[in-house]
Amino acid sequence: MPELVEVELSRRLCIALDGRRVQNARLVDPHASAREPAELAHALRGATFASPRRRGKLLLLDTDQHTLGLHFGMTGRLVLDDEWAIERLVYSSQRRVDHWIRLIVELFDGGRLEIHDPRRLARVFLDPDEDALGPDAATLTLKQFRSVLAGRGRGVAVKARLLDQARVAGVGNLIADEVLWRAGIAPGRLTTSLSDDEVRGLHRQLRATIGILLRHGGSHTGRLMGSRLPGGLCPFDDHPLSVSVVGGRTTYWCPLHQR
DNA sequence: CCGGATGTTCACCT
DNA sequence: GAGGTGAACATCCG
Repeated sequence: MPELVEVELSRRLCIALDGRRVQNARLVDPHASAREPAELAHALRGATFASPRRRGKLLLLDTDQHTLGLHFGMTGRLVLDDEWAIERLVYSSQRRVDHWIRLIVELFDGGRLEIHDPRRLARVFLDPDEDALGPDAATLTLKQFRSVLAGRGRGVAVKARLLDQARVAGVGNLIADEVLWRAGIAPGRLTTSLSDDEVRGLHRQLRATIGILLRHGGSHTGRLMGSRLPGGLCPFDDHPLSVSVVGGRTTYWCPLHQR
């Protein structure tokens, strides 16, 4: 589950983990972690979970011993006690297939935490380096946002900067397009070219959009989402959307109202 | 069959 | 050194 919104929904589900104790941790797919399965199991056995945290797209499950870091890649999903953190994940599969389970954490009370991931892009960390990530996009202040955009030289495409997890954590491709669309800013605009009003507007839309997507239940619930296909029209003014690559990702935007 | 996909990383250019 | 590009990862889906 890709972006901040899905990870936050997963975090909320994991509040139910608080106070529960690990019986065993099975890294079913060793490929999912740089750690050895035995090392992971040893670090987690007997540990008691505390309140779950999140930074950007990284879910942080603290225990009284180590912190279990979960990153879901593009298609990973969290399942706790047979409850799926998110019901629908675009670009992933809705099916449940046993061999897509990459990690199983069994609890003494009979519950279990699982990571399901068809594409094997999800990653499991032990005591991850949280500070490699920028401040979380959901709680980013205007002051922090200004420094996210700040930079020397010519500047970079504003969308590329929004996607730079080391500068601001949590914004993925869908959220980036949705926010820029709502803010009326073209994705390729250089960071150095943004006026103060535009910076303020973009910051406001970033915070507001994340709140809306959270309430609606996912990154795919934005107003632009339905038009992200060839021939799509801007839901705002019905102008044909442009499709380009910005920051290495497919980008849908309205050349009429995004300037 | 082919191309593309809510992500990250790395090699290789400019 | 900063940015950009493309490939790789592995698999599903239209």
